[in-house]
Amino acid sequence: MGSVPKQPADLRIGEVARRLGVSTRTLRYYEELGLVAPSDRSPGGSRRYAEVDVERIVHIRELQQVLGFDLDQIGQMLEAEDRLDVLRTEYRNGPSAKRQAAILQECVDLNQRLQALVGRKMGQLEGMLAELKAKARRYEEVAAEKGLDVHHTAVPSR
Amino acid sequence: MGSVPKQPADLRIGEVARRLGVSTRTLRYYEELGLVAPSDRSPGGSRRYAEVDVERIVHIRELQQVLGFDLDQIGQMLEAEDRLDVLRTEYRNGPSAKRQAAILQECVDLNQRLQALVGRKMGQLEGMLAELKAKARRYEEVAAEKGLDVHHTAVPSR
DNA sequence: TTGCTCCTCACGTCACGTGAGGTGGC
DNA sequence: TTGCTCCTCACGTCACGTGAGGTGGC
Repeated sequence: MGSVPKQPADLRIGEVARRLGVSTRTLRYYEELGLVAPSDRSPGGSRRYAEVDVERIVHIRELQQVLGFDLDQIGQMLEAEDRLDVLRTEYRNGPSAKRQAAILQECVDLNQRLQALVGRKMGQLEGMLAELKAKARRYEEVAAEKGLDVHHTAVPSR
Repeated sequence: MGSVPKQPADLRIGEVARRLGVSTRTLRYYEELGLVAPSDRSPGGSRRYAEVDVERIVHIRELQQVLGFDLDQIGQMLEAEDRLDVLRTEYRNGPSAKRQAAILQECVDLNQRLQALVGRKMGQLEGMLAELKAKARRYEEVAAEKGLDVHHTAVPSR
């Protein structure tokens, strides 16, 4: 009762790496830094990842690649989120209400900072897109002026 | 006649670094790699940047930080764009029409790849924003459930 | 002249890449 | 048993950070 159904931890490191487009070295490095460890190990010592582990790695990658945080900052974010997860499930013997509020506040603040950052990044991308389209128009002009014709491959909308 | 009005190159490296939020080391490193050199030097040997140089650095930073290219790839992109700039201004003794078309085609292709990449990145950011908002709602729930109240600072829209 | 900024090495660091040499598991 | 994948060092690399020691310019 109250126990979460355990996911099987049967994914090997190479499989996870391929799925996420990262190297096995990267996954071992994240583990070395304490960011994600596989949920299990085989008797022989090789890593066995569960889906939750994979999701955590995806999360790390998003924070790193899309938002540009370094691994130290990401570690701190994960810690805050982990503390909240503990808080959410731990009803008896939990921390004091004051401590709970502090943890929750930390997560809310983090969430708001991230939302603001994502908003700024989107603005930057919109600016770049506008620039690129302006350049594309200028390329057309040069082509017309020189009497050259260039081949336009369809630009995929996503 | 036909000469572009020369911009003054009077910005010192520290000033440029402060304006762009990079280190002077970064600017010297980009120069070492051949990505941007200051338009001029003082008699004593210290770097003097012009506005065009600053714009080029901004461009490099966007490609690197927003789109995630490494400096080698960025160097290749800048080369393609530089060749087009030469093509655009060089009317006599210019390359053959065939060569011109090839250069222009290269730039058009690059532009289209970049537009596609920006589109994908924007999609990723939208996904992250949706996730963050979902999380924020769950934080609200936990707060309500635990009878805690958290402080919401206004999230700046940009 | 004083103080700040600039200069060039050059070693350190972060986030991995890339083998070396050996053991594990369907 | 064979082949592929995994393991742990450990050195290399990219994009800078960070002084060391010295010269430049309003």
